Amino acid sequence: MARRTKQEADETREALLDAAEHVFLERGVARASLDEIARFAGCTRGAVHWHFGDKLGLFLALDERLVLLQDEVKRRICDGETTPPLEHIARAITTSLTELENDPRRRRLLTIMLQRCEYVAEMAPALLRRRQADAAIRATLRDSFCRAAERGELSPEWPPERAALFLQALISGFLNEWLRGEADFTLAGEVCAAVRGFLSCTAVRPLS
Amino acid sequence: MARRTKQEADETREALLDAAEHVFLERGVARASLDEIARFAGCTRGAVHWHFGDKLGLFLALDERLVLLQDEVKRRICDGETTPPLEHIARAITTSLTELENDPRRRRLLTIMLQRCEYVAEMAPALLRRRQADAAIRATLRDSFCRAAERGELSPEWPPERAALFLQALISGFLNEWLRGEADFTLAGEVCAAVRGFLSCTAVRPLS
DNA sequence: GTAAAGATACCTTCGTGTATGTATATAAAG
DNA sequence: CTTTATATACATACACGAAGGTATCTTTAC
Repeated sequence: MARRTKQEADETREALLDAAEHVFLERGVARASLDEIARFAGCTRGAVHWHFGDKLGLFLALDERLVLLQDEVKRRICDGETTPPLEHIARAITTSLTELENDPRRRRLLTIMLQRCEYVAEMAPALLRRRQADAAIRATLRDSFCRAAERGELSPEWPPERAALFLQALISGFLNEWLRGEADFTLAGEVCAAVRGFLSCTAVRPLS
Repeated sequence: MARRTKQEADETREALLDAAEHVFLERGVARASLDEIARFAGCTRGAVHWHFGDKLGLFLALDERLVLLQDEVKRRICDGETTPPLEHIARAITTSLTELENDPRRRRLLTIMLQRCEYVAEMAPALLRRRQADAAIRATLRDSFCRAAERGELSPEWPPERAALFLQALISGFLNEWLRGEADFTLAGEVCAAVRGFLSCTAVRPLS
C-alpha cells in the first residue's frame, strides 16, 4: 500500500523498471500502457507516476539502466595499457562482447532501444547519450591506432581515423544482426574472430 | 469528392504515401494519426481507409516502396560477370551505395524503417522481407567469394562464409551510422573506400 | 503529526473503426 | 446517343475504447 520503508520503495521502483523492460520488449514502447506495466509489477499506475512522473520519464530511467558497450570498451582500453595497442583493442572488445552476450538483461534493453522504440524529438536525451558514447569510443580507438602507428605497428593502408570508423561500424553492424535473434553466430565467437581478423589486416605484424 | 478517374485515384494514393512518409518521419509511426496524414495529403481519412484499409496497411504499402540495398547489390552481382569476383563485388556495392546516397526518398524511407517504427508482431511482413533479402545477399556474396577462392584470388585467412558475413555486417553498420544524420562521412566516399579496403584484405593480389 | 509511497477515482483527450452519405466515371441497355 | 445502373472513390459523422494526467484518499514509517 503506502509509505513502506525506503528500501521497499526502491524495490518497487526496480520492479517497475523490470516490468517496463518486459512489456516494452513485447509490445513496443508506444503501444505499452502504463497500466499494463504497473499491473505486471504488482502495483498500480499511482506508483509509476510517483517514481517516474510520466511515460517518458520511465523510458529514460530504463535507458540509463543500459550500460553501453561503447563505454565498456572505452573503459577497458583506457585502463591498464600493457600489451601492444592493437592487441589491447582486440582484448578490450573481446571481453566486452563476451560480457554482453552473457547478460540477457542488457540484451533485452538493447533490443528495446534499437527495435522497440521510435526516436522522435522527445527521445533526445537517450540519443544524446549514445551519440556522446560513440564520439568517445571513436576518439579512444583513434588514439590507440595512432599509438600503434607511432610504434610502427599499423599498416600505412589504414590511417587511424579510418580504422577507428571502420571498427565502430563493424561492431555496430554485427550487434544489429545479432539482436535480430535469427543470427547464426555468437558475439564471443564469430564476431570477436571478425574483429581480430580486421585488426590483423591493419597490423604490419600478425597479432599474437 | 468522389469517383474521379482511375488515374486521379492513383494520384491520391501516391499523395497519401508521400504524406505518410513525411508524417511518419517527423512523428514516428505510432504517434502519427491517420487524420494528420490524410490532411497533409489534402484529403480525409476516408481516402486512407479506402486505399489501405488501416494504418498497418498504409505502413506496409510504404514499406514496399523501399527498394532494399540488399536486392540492388544482389542484382548487380548476378548480372554481367565480366571482372574478377572481388572487383565485381566492390563495383556492385559502390554503385548501389552511390545510388542510395543520391536518392533522398530512399533515405527517408530507410530512416522510418530503422528509427521511426517499433518492430512488434504485426510488423512481421516488413521484417520478413528484409530477412529474405539478407539471406539472399549473403548467399550471393558467399558464392562470389567461393569463385574467388577457386581462382586462387581469396586469402585463406578468409573463408567465404566468414567474409560474406563480415561484409554484410560492415555495410549494415555504416548504413546505420549514416542514417543518424550526424555522420561525418559519405557513402560514396568513406564507406566505399572501407569496403574496398576490406576486400583488399581478403585478396591475395591487390584490387585493381 | 507529517510527509513519503502508493491506491483509487475521475475526467478528458485522442484516435480509430465503422457506417453511411454522395458524387461521378463507366458500362450496359434501349 | 441517351438513359440507367452500378461500382468506385472518397467525405462526413458517430460511437467507442484506450490511455494518460491529475486530484484526492489511505496507509505507514519516522
